[in-house]
Amino acid sequence: MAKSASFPKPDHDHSRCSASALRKAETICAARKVRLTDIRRDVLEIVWKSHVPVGAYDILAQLNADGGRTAPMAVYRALEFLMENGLVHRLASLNAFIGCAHLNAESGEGHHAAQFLICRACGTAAELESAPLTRALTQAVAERGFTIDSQIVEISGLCPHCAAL
Amino acid sequence: MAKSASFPKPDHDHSRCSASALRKAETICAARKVRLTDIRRDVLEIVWKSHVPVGAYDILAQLNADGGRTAPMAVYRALEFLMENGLVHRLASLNAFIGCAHLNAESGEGHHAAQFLICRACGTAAELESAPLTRALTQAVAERGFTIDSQIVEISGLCPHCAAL
DNA sequence: AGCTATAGTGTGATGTTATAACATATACAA
DNA sequence: TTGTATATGTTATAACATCACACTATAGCT
Repeated sequence: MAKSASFPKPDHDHSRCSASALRKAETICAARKVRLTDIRRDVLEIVWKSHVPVGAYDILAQLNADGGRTAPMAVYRALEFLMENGLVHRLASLNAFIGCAHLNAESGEGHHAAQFLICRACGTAAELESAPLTRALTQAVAERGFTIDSQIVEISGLCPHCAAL
Repeated sequence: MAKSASFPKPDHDHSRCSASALRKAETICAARKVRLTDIRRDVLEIVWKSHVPVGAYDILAQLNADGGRTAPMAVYRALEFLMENGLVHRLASLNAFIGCAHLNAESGEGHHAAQFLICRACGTAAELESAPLTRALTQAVAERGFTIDSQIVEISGLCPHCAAL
């Protein structure tokens, strides 16, 4: 079992996060028999350049930094694919996207419920996986006779590192 | 104490909801010494026409239904005012707005934390006020050394009435 | 009443995010 | 190789939101 990840440290070796995520993505796509094409991989790499959520048009600009002519549609299609396959999440409060931190090559599941902490100072977003929170949420909803399809939980504030400054 | 409101019934007498909300809004604005101007009241009325969240440009269209020339900016300004004063909420997952169901004329507070249930079938959104959920959330966040500014909780699914069909 | 500071609104342009619709290309299996 | 499903290219447009600056109304003061 992965223990609950702590908030990403400002000085961690991010190349490892990124490389690991890309590797797992390959594995997952192979297992699911879906194609991680060039454009999809490029978008995924850009998303994984940091733990700060990135907008679709930022991704687009990075793709086109060399003078390319990729259109918005291509980016949105790639993001849709990546979300379907649980490789990225969309943050509704920011209209931005972030790599999924809970990649699990074994599990056949695609997108999973996620909760996020978003630092207003450094912009970093961390995926939260709190069983008690999920339980409380599930229960509160069930009590009202409501059936869950999907959930959005996005908490904005100060991360431990920025708070310490 | 208000007990937890149930999901709005499809056949309830909505004119009462609406009228009550408008009355409370008057009271709250008077208490806070802020001005519920014509345009702000008009927007609030439109928002309260139902329990289905409404987009800014829908509001605009309704304002201009008689041939008016109100601009988007005016609507966004009114919505900003109404949100600051806790009279409406914004649903990030829908880019839409809904009247606040927890108006409390006594409390001097403005916007408060809210959680929403959104029915994918009828579109109705209900404000949830679950103490256990809030506790679980606060605790999960605190454990990670994160300080909350604001939170978004939006749960999409089927409401009891639509599920029964 | 007249003055003034502040709050509110009008207006036009523009920025940002996302999708529709249809054409073309590529991968893979039969 | 030929058919089919998947993926991408391309153009236009929809949907959501804000900036900047001018003008107006209101409340509080003298």
